[in-house]
Amino acid sequence: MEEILDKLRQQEFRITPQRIAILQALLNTDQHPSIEEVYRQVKTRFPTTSLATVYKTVHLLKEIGEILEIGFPDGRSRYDGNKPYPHPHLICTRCNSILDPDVSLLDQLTGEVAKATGYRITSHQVELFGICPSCQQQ
Amino acid sequence: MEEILDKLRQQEFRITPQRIAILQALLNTDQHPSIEEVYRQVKTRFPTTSLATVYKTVHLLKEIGEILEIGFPDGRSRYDGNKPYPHPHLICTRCNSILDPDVSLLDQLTGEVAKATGYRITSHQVELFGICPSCQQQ
DNA sequence: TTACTTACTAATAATCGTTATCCTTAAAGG
DNA sequence: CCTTTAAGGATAACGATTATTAGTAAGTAA
Repeated sequence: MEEILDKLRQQEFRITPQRIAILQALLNTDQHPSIEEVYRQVKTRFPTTSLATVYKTVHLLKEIGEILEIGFPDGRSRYDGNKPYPHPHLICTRCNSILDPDVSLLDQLTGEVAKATGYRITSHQVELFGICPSCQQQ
Repeated sequence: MEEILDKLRQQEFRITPQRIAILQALLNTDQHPSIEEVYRQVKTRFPTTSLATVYKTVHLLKEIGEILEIGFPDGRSRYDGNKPYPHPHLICTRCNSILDPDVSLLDQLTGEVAKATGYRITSHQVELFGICPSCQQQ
């Protein structure tokens, strides 16, 4: 948290209560909140906060590489402030919960593709969909 | 092509010139066209075609499982009528070309995750981003 | 062929998530 | 404090998609 604030200061961005609140909403959860969810959370402490501010701040945090944007099938993006680098997600299509599984084979997989195609692979988006154990029981 | 038309007939959907043209636009290419690209192509033969018709038909074809929707980072979806099942894509971030690489490790990867988490994995979306050999030279 | 039923098309309005605009407010540095 | 200027709030605008509606044509049976 403090590191991110320093990074903002270094690049001459201002530290505002709204930005701190948005950052907290993104950092103090292991969920992957949407813009709307961040907005609702921030509004509990700053009721006059504008949705536009949330959009602008989240975009800024993404620009400086401190949060990761996750493209969701339903169109609206979700965000991860705790692991701001590309990593696989496991999404339950019933309850919409998101898990960050360990995937040891991923590096081998990208290596395999790079070798076969000659591409220089710079990033990835790996989303696995399924039913979580809890939803399977119901 | 004829199989897909039969499938439509069986489910009591009607075969119209517009639907045939949209299907052709999706099948007669190894690219992964967007709605807009399908629309432009269809309009060359049926100039009065409505964009809404393209949306509805593409959605219908997706519903019956005959084309695959690819969620793109920029928001707009692209479609694949030749491999209508989930498969990895390799996307050049410079020229936006899309390749369908062979990824032998994918089944192992999903198996690894299923075993570790208890999820029943039903689908996936694996997009690798990089620079293609041709763009690397420039 | 003809007529009938009803799904489909075209045109356009409406919606949704996101971005831009513009004026006001307040963070940062002297 | 005081000044400068980035940031916030409210809302209009935007682009992609979806819904609406009235007219048209695909399928089917006489």
